[in-house]
Order: sequence, then structure tokens, then C-alpha cells
Amino acid sequence: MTKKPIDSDASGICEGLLLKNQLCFPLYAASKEVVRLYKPFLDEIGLTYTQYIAMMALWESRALSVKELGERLYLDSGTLTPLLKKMEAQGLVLRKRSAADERSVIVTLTDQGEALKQRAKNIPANIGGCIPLSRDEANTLYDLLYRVLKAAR
Amino acid sequence: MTKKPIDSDASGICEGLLLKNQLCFPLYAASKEVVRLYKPFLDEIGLTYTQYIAMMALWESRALSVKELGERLYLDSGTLTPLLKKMEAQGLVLRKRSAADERSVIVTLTDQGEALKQRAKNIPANIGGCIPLSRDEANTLYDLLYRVLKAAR
DNA sequence: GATTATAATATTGTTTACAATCGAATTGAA
DNA sequence: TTCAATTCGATTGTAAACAATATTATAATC
Repeated sequence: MTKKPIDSDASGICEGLLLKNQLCFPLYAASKEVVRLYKPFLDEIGLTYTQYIAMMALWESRALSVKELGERLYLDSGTLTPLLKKMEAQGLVLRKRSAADERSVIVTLTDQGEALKQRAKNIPANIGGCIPLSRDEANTLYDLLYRVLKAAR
Repeated sequence: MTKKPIDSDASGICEGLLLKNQLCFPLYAASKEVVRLYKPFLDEIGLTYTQYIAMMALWESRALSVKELGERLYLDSGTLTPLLKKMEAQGLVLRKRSAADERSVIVTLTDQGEALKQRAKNIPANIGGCIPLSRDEANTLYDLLYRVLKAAR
């Protein structure tokens, strides 16, 4: 008997390569679509999605270095530096070299940045209303996503 | 009694705005990290992640219009047109105006594009090995992601 | 058939995102 | 201490991603 591997010819169906069999694809697509859901709400307060998650980190911890922000948001300085410069130009944050370590830049909220929190307060609930998952399902999804995230890191 | 809404002051903690309470954030971060997992494998065959999912759609359906491709991948012409032009320059696909309807552009695989499937064949299994979820968990995640995706659309 | 509306791509402009590299500051080791 | 290694951020270059608009082709309406 000749060895005949499955899918050995280039034109054959290969189950593993069907889009509908990928876990990565709904992850990628759902991420983009959910970010799009935020857009009308974020437009109202003048933030992009990436700026919004940066603001959330800062609302929680008034001062963070670029490095700490990058660790929390899974973003590097190539993304954060121009992002934070724009936010500084908008008057939301201040960037200042640390006195203790001149290599690091400390990002802090301005009063205006702090105040924006009030206008953002209802966004999570508004988005939640667009996503038809029960609390249990949302928790399950949350846990599975964090497991994937930590494994992929 | 005076009405006293929770989190009414700008500096107070607002549970809803904590990064760790967002479902969108692990979705966004996990998506990026998983795409990053693909990079070493995709580098070997000269594709980006977006090109890879476009190729998967084409491996499955030899010819697709830009519109159909966009519907399957959740991408618009502003993303696809330059992407497909690059893939055409690489010799992976052909773009041709439809004879039946001159408005639409039909994308087809070249022999080289078809042949690339062989070299991509093991990527899904390799990635699967990096994601520590049981089959049941992966299925659960898959279903929840598709529900979010379809609701957000 | 002329006019209007709609549909499918393409283009433009803006914002992310990240790899790779650089420069300056700090740390470590000899 | 002095030189090497590391760290942090900024910069550069490339590739998405998408809104808004433009362009051309088809469909619909009169």
C-alpha cells in the first residue's frame, strides 16, 4: 500500500485551512467590530479606542511611565509615543521625564483629562447593551480571552 | 434623602471604567497577540496575517470578487485594494474586472498562490499548539466570539 | 432614452501597530 | 572606576484599517 497523506494535492480541501475552522479569525474580526461599536460613543468625547484604553489606565493610576502603560495595554513605545503626544496636544495628559531615572517618561492626567472620566462613565454600559451575552457567558468569554492572552504573550 | 449617584465625583473609582472590568480589552489585546503568534510562521511563507486570511478564503473558493472577499473577511475596499495589489505584485493572485459586471473585480489564485497552500498546511496545528485550551474550551470561545461578531456587525 | 439612484472599487487622509534601530541613561562586571 | 550590557523612549519604515470621497458602471424610474 502506498502512503497517501490526506490533502497531499495542492488543490484539495484542507480542513485545517478553512476560514470557518480558525479560532483566530473570529477573534480578529470580533475585536475590530467591537472597537467599531465604540466609535460613535468615543467620537462624542473626542477619543479613539486606543486613547480610551490609555485613559482608563490613567484614570485608575494617575501617573504611569510609558513602560508601565505599555505593559498594561500590550503596546510598545512605537505606538504609545505618538499616541501620548497627541493626547498631550489635546490637553489630556502631561509627559515629563522622571527625575529619579531620566530614561523614563511619566504620564499624568491633567484636570481636563481627569474630568473626561465623567463623560466616559456610561460608555461601558452602553456597549454592554449591544452585546447579547448573559453575565455568565460574558464571564466565560472574559476568562477564555485572558487565558489566550497570557499564553500568547 | 438626597439622591447620591455612585461615582459622582470625577476622582472617584468607577468600576465600569476599570480596564480589568472591560470585555473589549482582552478581546482587543488577545487578537493582537494571537496575530503576533502567526508572524514567525507567516514570515516563512512571505505573508502577513491579513494576506493569510485572504489566501484562506481564496484557497476555499478559487475566485471571489473584492466585495465577497470583504464580506467574508469583514474588510472594506480601502483595506483590500492595496492588499490585493501587493499580492498581485507577489504573483499570488490575479485581479480582473468581471466581464458580466465591469464594476466588480474578480480575484483568482495563480498557480503559485494555489501552491502556497501546501506550505501553509501546518500553520493551524502549529498555532493550536501554542494555545492552551481544550477542544471544548476552544469550541466555547469560538461560539461566543461568533455571537459577538454577528451582533456587532 | 434621459435622468436619477445605487453599487462596486479606488483613492485620500488619519490613526494604529509593530519590527528594527538609535541615543541617552543606568546598571553591572571586571 | 571604566567599559560593557541593559533599559527606556523615540524614530523610521511598513502594513493595516477605516471614514469619507470620487469614479465608473449598472439599475431603476420617469
